[in-house]
Amino acid sequence: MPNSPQHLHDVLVHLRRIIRATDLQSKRVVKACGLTIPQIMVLRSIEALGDVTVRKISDSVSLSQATVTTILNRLEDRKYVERVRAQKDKRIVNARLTESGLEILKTTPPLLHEKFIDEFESLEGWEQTQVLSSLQRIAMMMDAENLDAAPLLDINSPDSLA
Amino acid sequence: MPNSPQHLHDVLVHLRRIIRATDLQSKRVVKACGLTIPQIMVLRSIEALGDVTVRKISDSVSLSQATVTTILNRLEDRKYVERVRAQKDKRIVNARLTESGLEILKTTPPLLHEKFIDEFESLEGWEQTQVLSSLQRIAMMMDAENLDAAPLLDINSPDSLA
DNA sequence: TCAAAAAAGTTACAGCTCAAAGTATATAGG
DNA sequence: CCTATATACTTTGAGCTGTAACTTTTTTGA
Repeated sequence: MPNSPQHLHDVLVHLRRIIRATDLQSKRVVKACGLTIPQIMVLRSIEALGDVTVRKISDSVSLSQATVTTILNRLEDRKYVERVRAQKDKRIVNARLTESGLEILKTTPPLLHEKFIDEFESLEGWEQTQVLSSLQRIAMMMDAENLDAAPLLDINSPDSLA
Repeated sequence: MPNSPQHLHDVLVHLRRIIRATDLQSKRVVKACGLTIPQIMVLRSIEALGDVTVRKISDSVSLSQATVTTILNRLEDRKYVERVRAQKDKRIVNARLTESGLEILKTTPPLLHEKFIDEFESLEGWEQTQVLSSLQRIAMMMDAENLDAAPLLDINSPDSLA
């Protein structure tokens, strides 16, 4: 007999801790290289996908279009990114890395901290797999509500951010 | 041979999705009852702990003291919470639920959406346990960096939020 | 052809989040 | 007693985040 209410409560508690830890890691990364994790993810996404629309970045990093716009604003202010309007369809804006953008990207540390990486790598293969699949399961269950509204995402879209 | 780099990347991707889903759920909850998830967590924490200091709330909900202060500001503006300065030690501020605070708390929906709850409860007991322990593992590994700096937290502090 | 609908982005707004600096109070050591 | 340190909290400043409303451009259908 699973004690679901208690387990659900615990799920929430752990999720909150994870979210907080992610945030703290982002502050640490800022100190190291001057960029936040979301900024780095956007830059990497542009690097991986080449000249790319805001929509595609937004899908690839799992952030709303509006959020990506504000992140791009900051990156453009700092000259790490250029926006180029497409000739063909003038609604479309393509983001492109500048030289400095490419440079700064080389200085960025791993997005998960060293201790995490060490610990994770010290796990047995099957343990890594188990942790990963649990995480995936949670992610899918949490996304359920949203996927309904927007059913058919492009499953083949490249996912090569972090 | 575990493929750690790939696994690490996947961990990050899933974490981002989870964080986003949490955010979206918070917006959904706002529409339902006018309070965000962090606000509800703070209210519940006060309900559970009685008159309670900002520091204790902050520990119990895994948010910084500064964040709790801003959340309390909003809750106080809306008369859900009162701040009472301690007689003995005037540095200390105790938060207390008002009548309306207690009322509104009764109207708050579950903090994880229905589909999540259904799906989670439909898992076998051992699966729930596995998911939970993976989550706990991730949370602990991600926290490692922070626990170092502030080693001795009060392990016995009540955890009865969400 | 041309108005209506759709699509891509941006803006406005409100809340969350933290570190660091600031304020007020309490405690400890000389 | 009185200064130095520590504690409890608040303020400040900056970035992240999403929804809803908006602009511009394209597509669709009568």
